Amino acid sequence: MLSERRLEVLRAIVHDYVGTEEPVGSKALTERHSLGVSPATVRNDMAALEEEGFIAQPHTSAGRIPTDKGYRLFVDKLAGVKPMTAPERRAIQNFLDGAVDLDDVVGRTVRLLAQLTRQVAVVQYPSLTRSTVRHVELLSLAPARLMLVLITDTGRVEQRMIDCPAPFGETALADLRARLNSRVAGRRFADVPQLVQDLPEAFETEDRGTVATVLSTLLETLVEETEERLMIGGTANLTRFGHDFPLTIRPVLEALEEQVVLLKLLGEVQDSGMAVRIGHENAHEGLSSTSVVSVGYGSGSEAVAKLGVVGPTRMDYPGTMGAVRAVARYVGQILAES
Amino acid sequence: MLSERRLEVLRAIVHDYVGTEEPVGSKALTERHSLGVSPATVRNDMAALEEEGFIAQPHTSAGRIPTDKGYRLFVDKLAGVKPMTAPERRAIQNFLDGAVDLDDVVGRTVRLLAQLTRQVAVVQYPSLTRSTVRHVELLSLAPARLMLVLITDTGRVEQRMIDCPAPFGETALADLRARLNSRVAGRRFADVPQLVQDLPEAFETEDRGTVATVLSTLLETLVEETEERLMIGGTANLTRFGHDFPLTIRPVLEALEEQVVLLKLLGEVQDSGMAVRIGHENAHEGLSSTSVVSVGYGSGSEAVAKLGVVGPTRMDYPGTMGAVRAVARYVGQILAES
DNA sequence: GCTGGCACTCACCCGCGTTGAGTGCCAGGC
DNA sequence: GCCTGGCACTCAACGCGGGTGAGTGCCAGC
Repeated sequence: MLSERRLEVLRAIVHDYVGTEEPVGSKALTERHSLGVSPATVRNDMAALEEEGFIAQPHTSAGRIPTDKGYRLFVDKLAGVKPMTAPERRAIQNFLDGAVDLDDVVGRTVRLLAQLTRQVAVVQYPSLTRSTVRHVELLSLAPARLMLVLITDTGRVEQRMIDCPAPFGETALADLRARLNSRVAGRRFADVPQLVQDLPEAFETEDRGTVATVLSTLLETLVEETEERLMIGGTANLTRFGHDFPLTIRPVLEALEEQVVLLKLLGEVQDSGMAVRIGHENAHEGLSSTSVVSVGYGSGSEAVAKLGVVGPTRMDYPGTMGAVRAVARYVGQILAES
Repeated sequence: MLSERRLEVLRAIVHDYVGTEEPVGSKALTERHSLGVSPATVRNDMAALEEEGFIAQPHTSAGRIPTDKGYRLFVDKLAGVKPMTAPERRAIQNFLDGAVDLDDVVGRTVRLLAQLTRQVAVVQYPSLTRSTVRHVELLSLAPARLMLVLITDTGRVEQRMIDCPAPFGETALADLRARLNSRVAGRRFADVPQLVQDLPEAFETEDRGTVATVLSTLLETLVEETEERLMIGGTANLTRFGHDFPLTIRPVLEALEEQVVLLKLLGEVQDSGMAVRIGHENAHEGLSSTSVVSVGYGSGSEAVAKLGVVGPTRMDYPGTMGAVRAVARYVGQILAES
């Protein structure tokens, strides 16, 4: 096991490297941190840390930089989450409070996260799977053409066109609308299928085909929209990434454009806790020199979606985690209020 | 005025520079293009072109590169629009045909444009200003709380919460809904204000407050949503921008995140024609080394929104213009069909 | 187990001469 | 009058070589 001091040395290395972006050597370390020992001793500790794979040298006779494994240890054991200061918290709240609708909430959240962490921010729209139905509306656009509008408690609206197998009267439509809403309003999406299962039976034979079509469109919408939308921002922060640009930045930009990849990234978060994926821990190859800090957020006690940031493995973990957690908390509040 | 041959020299310079990204000299020019004259003559022509400000040298004793003014002349006089090949056109159509809803259409268009031009693509959602109302729906969520849903002929849906000044009965609601729709359905957004102006008068005194609130919310939505949404993609292509990365790419990424800036960029397009803004012609400072090629598209003969690409001033103008025009045409078709 | 000392390594910087693409100018030819 | 070949000049880019300094590993001594 590593002695207390060696852990302290690792912490110091991570701290300095994150600040300077340059390999840190034994002498500089002892000068900036009062470790109480000489550079020679630190050198021995470094050799041990390197042996265990927590740090590495870019080339002989250079300082050390933390490895992914080193960052992992740092995040797990050595660093806490740095809470936001009171003024910062007020600023967050003020900024988010001005939002007028769901798009605006998500948009502001992305900008806020990007600004606070100076990294790339990713925010998932509140999920349909976990939310409840606020209202289902059916509109008749033409004799055999309906529009289905679905409104969720998170303020999201989805619409679908429906071509009916047979003309559908206004009376039947009003009836269907009323029955649908009385069954599903306020219920969770996951529960909807069985709640509407026997609905066609209540209608005349000639209308059953249309009712069934409407229901299957509704259920389809639930499934399809489980692939969530998301918003990203702060990509300009990628330019502060490192020195060897094109090679580093390109795969990251590419990965960021693939929704699927991003959703997977966020998706690995546990329900409540915060997740930090460091370097190669990310499945996607292009993100092997980035870390992802993500967390769930929601209007109630349960998470309805996730948000997070993507940055270089060399990032300020405590600060980033603090910002991500704080933003998630306030977004949750905003959603609960509206 | 510039002689025919000098224009030919400029065309050759633009062509070669776009291909190689390196300043082009007199000797190389005569070798690659059969101009029928010697390098010395070309040098004289180059001196003249430089005198007029169409080309410049990065430093003494280097080749020439086109200036913004040079590109402008090239685009206006020397280059046509390169039409897509038949297989390309088929590919475009196939790719766009698979779209299931509006978001999907826009998303596919962005990806397609980015891929075809290998540049950053920007697509504006079909505008509300020019579209017509398909349907307005009012839902009662609570005794004094309504939801307004607006559906456009381009398939876009906007919703707003409304807190009523007084409780509003179901009968009055149905009445308002019917009257609203009979007046505005199928009409252009711009015409809506005067069409609903006298609507409160048809209601009982105690309901007029609510009706007025609903109407003002509706009109507000029209105005607010004139700031359109847009989607961008292909930012990874920025990495092929040039050599001196961070400085070039950063302001571009920043500009791309500001919707307002982008909308202005696209906004300057004339209704039907294609617009090319080169380098400093773009008002935004960060985009002074980029060119924007944009064009309007729409479901009918009229443009309802714009799309375009942002790339380095050193871009293949004929090819880019061809791709942009072709994509706009097919998107218009798709929208018209749905 | 910590420390100071010492030899060694190696990226980085700076100065220097070479190379070669490119230019401007000029005198001569069509 | 315009084009051409020739010539001297410029200057970024490249490669080379030595000096510098931060950093390392090892070892003997406290």
